[in-house]
Parts: sequence; C-alpha cells; structure tokens
Amino acid sequence: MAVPYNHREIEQKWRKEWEKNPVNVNDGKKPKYYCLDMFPYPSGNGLHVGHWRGYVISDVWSRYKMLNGGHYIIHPMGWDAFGLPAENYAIKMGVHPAKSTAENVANIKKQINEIAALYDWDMEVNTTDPGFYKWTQWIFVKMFKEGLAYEKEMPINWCPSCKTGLANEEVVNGKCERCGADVTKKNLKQWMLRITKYADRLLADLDKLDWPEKVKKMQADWIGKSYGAEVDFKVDGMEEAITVYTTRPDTLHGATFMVLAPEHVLAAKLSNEQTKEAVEKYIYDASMKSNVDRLQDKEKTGVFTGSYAINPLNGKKVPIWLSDYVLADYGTGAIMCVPAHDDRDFEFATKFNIPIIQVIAKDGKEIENMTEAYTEANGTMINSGDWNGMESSVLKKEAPEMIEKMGFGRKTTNYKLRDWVFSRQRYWGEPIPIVHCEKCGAVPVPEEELPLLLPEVESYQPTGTGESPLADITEWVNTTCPCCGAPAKRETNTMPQWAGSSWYFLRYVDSKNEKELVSREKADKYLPVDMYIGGVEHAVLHLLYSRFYTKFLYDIGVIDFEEPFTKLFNQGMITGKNGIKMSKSKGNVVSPDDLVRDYGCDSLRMYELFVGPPELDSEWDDRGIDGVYRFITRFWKLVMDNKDSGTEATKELLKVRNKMIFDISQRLENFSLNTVVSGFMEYTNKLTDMAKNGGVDKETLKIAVVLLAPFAPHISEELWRELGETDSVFHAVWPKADKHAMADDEKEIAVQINGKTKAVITVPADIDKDSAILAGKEALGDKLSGNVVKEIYVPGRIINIVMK
RNA sequence: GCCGGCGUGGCGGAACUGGCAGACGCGCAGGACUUAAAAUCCUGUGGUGGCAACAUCGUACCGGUUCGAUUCCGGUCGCCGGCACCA
Repeated sequence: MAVPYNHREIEQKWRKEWEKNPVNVNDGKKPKYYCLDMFPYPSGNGLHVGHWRGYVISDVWSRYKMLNGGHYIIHPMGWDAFGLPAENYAIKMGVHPAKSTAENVANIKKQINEIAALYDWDMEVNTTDPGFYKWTQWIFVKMFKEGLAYEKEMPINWCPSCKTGLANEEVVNGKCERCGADVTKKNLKQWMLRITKYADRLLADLDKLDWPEKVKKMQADWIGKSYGAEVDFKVDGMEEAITVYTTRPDTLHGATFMVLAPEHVLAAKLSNEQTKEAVEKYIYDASMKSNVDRLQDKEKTGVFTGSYAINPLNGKKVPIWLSDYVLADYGTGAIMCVPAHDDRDFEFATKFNIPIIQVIAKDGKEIENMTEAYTEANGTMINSGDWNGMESSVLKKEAPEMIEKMGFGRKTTNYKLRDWVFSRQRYWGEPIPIVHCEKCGAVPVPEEELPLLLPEVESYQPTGTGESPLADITEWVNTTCPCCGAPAKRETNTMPQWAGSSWYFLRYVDSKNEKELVSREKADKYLPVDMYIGGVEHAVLHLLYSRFYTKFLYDIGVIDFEEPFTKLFNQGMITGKNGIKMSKSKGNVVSPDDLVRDYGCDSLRMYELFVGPPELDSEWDDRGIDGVYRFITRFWKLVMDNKDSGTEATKELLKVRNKMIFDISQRLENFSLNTVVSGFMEYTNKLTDMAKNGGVDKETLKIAVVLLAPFAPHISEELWRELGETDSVFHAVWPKADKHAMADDEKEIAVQINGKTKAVITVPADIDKDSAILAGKEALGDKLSGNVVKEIYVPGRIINIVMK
C-alpha cells in the first residue's frame, strides 16, 4: 500500500532539518549570486497572498541559481521600519512606534518563515536600528561635506494630512503619494539633496541595466533631459535682462511676448503705476494656489506687467506678462512665447489678443486664419529675416550655436529632475545630524559621535506647524557647536523613509560591521545585487534614489560599482475580486496562513505562480489551488509508485525526460513561471500515463524531482531521499537537456488546402519536401481537386497546397 | 493631451521567430467506486448546424499584406499604468 502524501508531516520534518543543516552555505569557493527582495515595512496587517508571490518568485529564482551554477545564494531580508506608515500605525494604535514596529517585525517574520525561503537571518537589517542608521546619517554627513546636502528656504510640497514636506517624487497628480490628500505649498527651510548633479549619469547609465524597458523609460522621462538654448532679452528702459530657456530657438523671430512665472525675481519689479496693483494681486493669488488648483485650472490666466523686452534677434519690442503656467523651478522661470508654434502660447495669445506671427511654413504656405498652433519643426522658415528659406528641423539644431556666436545666448540642456526635498517634519525617522550654530552656521555632527540617537519623546504626534516634534525636547535640541563650542541648536527635522532604503542592500553583506558601512573586501566580493525583485510602484522613487546613493558612495570610494541592481524584475500585484487592491478596509484580504495549513507550503508556492504571468497583476481565487494540490499529490504518487520498479530507460522515456528538462529550464530562464507549473502538470500526466503502460525509470524520476525542487522544496527533498539519495536535493546539479535524445523520429504535420487544415499525417522527421508533399496529397484524396498553384512545406509543421 | 502596455471559451490563462487557436488548470456535465457522501479515477466541455463523420464561424472592431495572421501594417473602440502647462 502506497504511503499517502501528508504535507504537514513532510514540511515540518524538512523545515527542522534545514534549520539544523542549512543547504545554502558559503564555502568561500562557490560563485555568489545576490538575489534581493524589496524589503517590507513591518505593517500591522501582516502578509497577504500578494506579498507572498514576490517572495516565492525570488526564492524560486534563488534556489534555481543554487542548483544551476552551484551558487552561494545571498538572499537576505530586513525591515524598512522608519517612516510614515509605521508612525501613523503607532499613532492609531496609541503605542510608541518602536514598540509596534518590534511587534510587527516579529509577526511578519513568523509569516515569512512559512514560505520556506532561503533567507539568511544572520544578515537581517532594520533601518531603525541605531547600528544601521548610524550609517544612514554618516552618508548624509558625507554628502554635506561634498556639497550635495544643502539648506534652502523655498515653497515645498506640503501634505496637510501627513503634516510634512514631500519630495517631488512623492506628489502624484497633485496628491500625496501616501495618503492621497491634496498637496499644498509651504515656505519652509528644508534640507535638500543635490540629486540633479547626478542627472546625466543617472540617465546615461540606464543603458547598462538589464531592467524592464518600461522602468528605464519612466526613469528617463522623470529625469527629462532636453536640449535647447538660453536667450537673453533686455528689458526696455531697464538695466535688467531676462534669460529664457527654449528648445525651439529656430522660432525666435516668432516670439511676440514673454511670460515670467509669478515667483520670478523680477516679477514685481517690472510693474508700473498702472499695473502695480494687478501684478501684486496676481503674484499673491498664485502663491496661495495648491498644486491641485494649479493643475485643475483649464483656462490660462495672466497679467501684463507694463514692461517690454527687446527680441535680441530682430530688435522688436515684446510685452512681458506673468502667468502661472510658467513654472518657477524649471529652466529659468521665464519663457519666450511663440504663439504660432506652441499650443500653450497660442491659447494665451488668443485670450489676450497678442499678435501671432507664423515663422515656419506648413506645406510650403502661410496658414490663413490660424485656429491652432503648428507645432512641428518641419517646414521652411518665413518671416524670419536672415533665416528665411532655411529648414526648421535643421535650424532647430544649429540655432543654439548661432545664438551663442551672436552673443545673446548659449547652448544649454535642461532637466525635469529637481533636487530632493529631504527633511520631514515627523518624529519616526533618522535625526538629521546637523547642529546650527550662530557663528559657524550648519555644522555636521562629528562622524565619531554617530549615531545621533532619536530621543525618546512624550508626544511624537506631528505638530503641523512645519516643525518636527523633536523641536519640543529642549534638552536634546540645545547643544554646543562641534566647531566652536558655543551654544547651538540641533536640527530637528528627520529624514524621509527613503534614506534607509536607498542603501540597505549594501549593508546586508556586512550587517554587523561597526567600523564601516560595509567593508571594501566584502563589497567587492558580494556586491552588487544580481537580481532585484519587487513591485513596479518603486520605478522612480526608491530605484532612482538607490542609484543616486550608489553613485555617490562610488564617488567617495566606499564601493567600486556604480549601479546597485544589475537585473530587475517587477512582479505584478495580486488583487482581490474585480482587480480591487487587497486592503483591510475593503475586507478582501486573503491570508496565506489558512492555505498553508490546508494545502501546505509547497502547494501554495506553486499556486502563487500558477495564477498568472508573474509580471502581470492577477486576481486571486482560492478555488484554483485545488488543481495544484491535486498535481502535487499525483506527482507524489508517480514517484512513490515507481521508485522501485526497476524499469529501464527506453528511448521514449529518454525523449520525454530530455524534453521535460528543456521545457522547464527554458521557461524558467524566461521567467515564465506560470507555464513552468503547467509544464510540470503536463509531464507528470504524461509520465503517469507511461508508468501505467510499461513503467518509468528511476533516473527520470530523480530528474523530475530536481527540476521541481526550487518550486516545491519540501516534497522534492522528501522524494529525493525516497529515491535513495542521502544528501540534500539542493546539492544536486541542474540537469542539461540532451537535444539529440529529445529529437522526434516522427512528426505530426497538418495538411492544409489554402491555409485550412484538412488532414493530419505522421511522417518521418527528416522527410524531404517532395515526399512530404506527396504524402500530404495522398492524405487529402478527393479533396484535392482543381489546379495546384503552389505547394508549401514547413519542415515538421505544415504542408499547404494552394489551389485555384 | 502625450508616452507605454493590454484586449483570446463560463473563469485564470497557453501558443517559440507568421505555421493545426484554446496547452495546463478551475468550473460545469456525465460515468466508475461507495448503502450514501467526500476523496479519487475515467470521459466530455468555444459558438452554430448535424445522430454522426463532418461543415461552418471564431483571438475587441474595421480594413490591408501573405499560400497562411492571436502574431506584421493602417484605422476605430475599450481597459490598465506612467507623465501631465517641462517652454
């Protein structure tokens, strides 16, 4: 009587055994493979089946790399525990974030262990651990010393609900990325990181990365490099000149007005007695508008300053306006307006009756009654003095240098990327290690005094005033200047959640080092990350920041590589019914715990993959797991019933065996994990069938078990031992397909008339065209009537007879 | 508005590089086993017509290229994601 499959017993048994004798050991000789998950923030809700999927994918990949290539796998896990979600949770529950974080970590760790992944908990990091954030602060100090961290008073994105400033990347459609509240502007003195200094490198190095094209494009668009020229316009009757940035210097003759952002330094100065009141009101109103209001304004608004500028190319006077459709922090905050060839300028000019001069001919002609701007850089220049007759597409490229030679401008590039607002007015984050001294200004805390500990505080609730709760702790705030010793005050803002997550992957490989962020020796040996797996929601935020940090640490010699993540895989989200995101408030969260209990870890792992292509979102449906469980049970029976049969490997068995190796390996390499699972089902069905009709040899069973091991580790380990092995299945070698053995002697091919299949015949695989067609025609019989026009034979696939 | 991606049975999905559309699984229907049920096993399962062999239509929609199109090209519609006055 065969032993029935008992997942509970088997899984417990091997879990214990692997804990005692880990299968993933660094012997110093094996090549390393670093497979990383995006580390979670320890939410109080625990894991749902969606989190599971990402971790299953990375574990399957890790175990595959261990078997195929004999790698030592670096597969760590840690906690992104600082930041708003953790703090908000703590406030809601009325406990200190340190306490709730510790509890949540313990709970989630327990759940993660149910996945039976290869995580090496010796490497564990936690961003809130002083031994970790010491180095988060150290990086900040280094950046400060290199001039990359600076303070600036400016209107920043302010989330009135989170009560903190936000980086540009954290504002989505004018709303807070975290809570969805409308983001407003607030004037605050902020710490900024000069990420823009790295814009060119961040853009150029995208080429080196084996990342999804979509993510690379999103980053490139976010960096937003453009080429053009700066042109200086003198203000008529004033000393000042206004510099504009344009990507269309070819249209300079068509510039009939200028617009400055209301925040432009000259905005107020340009008004005269008649316009003063209106100008000041416009500037004031603009400052009161939130991001959302500004985005929602459909119609352009603006005010004429009363001043004129001189178009340097033709000496014409053009009026200077103010309008909030010009952004203060892009380019120079001022633009030249060519209404004939720009949609926004056209709209503005039409509304305020400003002349429109066409300078590029459309279809060789000037447009009569222009109703919309002609925005193509395609046509002959007209109304453009010396430039008449030139091709606009050519002039567009040449104009910046021509302008430079004429002495009123220069060739320039511009970026959409802005410097990173790095201060948060919240409690639960790394204190920014800076002391403000009246005499010495901002002075960094000496490196040997790091970590600067986050002090205990009575109330960690956000104040909402633009000050951090830390500001209330006078005994902490008041200190002495590290530079001159005079009384001084500590910086009270904290760092954003991204600070720790921008570099945590470096720390894993040397997580207990007290002297260095990471030893150079270990960094050289174990870094960078070979495969990074996580959700696409971090396509710009976290991934861009991490690349920036890595480049900085490279520049100061901490590490010797410039890109942190060689390969990236974005897994899709698991949603509830109808594609609704799983959340506690929607009540559609599926917990993996019950499924593990009822079906076992192995079945759940495989079902997580079977629900759909790993890169796409999938709706969760519990019912499907039965199919995977049935497969596992069938596989168990197949091996148990045939392990001692003594069947010899026939040619047919060798063929199936090698095809199985080939198919599974190829699908795995392509990350088509859902079809790997269906492949296992197919081959199991096939082998079960063969077992009934003659038997299956032991070697084929062994190979099937090795192939299955990354997916269903427990049952594979158990069956591996049942097949007589004494060492772990994870120390086996991934089999290679013998192409010769898997070749078919005969092929089934379809016989078509005019592309429609009329018969299927079996022919020798190496049949020549003439014989194949002859055989095909024979099979068609009387269906073959009329004139044969053409005969097509695709070897091994199809015969098509074209008739009239 | 701009830039990506997608659209295949009742459902999740498969189809390498243009070559038998619907693998695999869920669900459903019928059968075997059982006193009965569960579990398991077997059979069937895109639509329409037909007892059947078979015929015919069918990969969002319209058209094109091709001996042959889910796949390539042009257009339309719908859904999802990113960006959004970036001069």
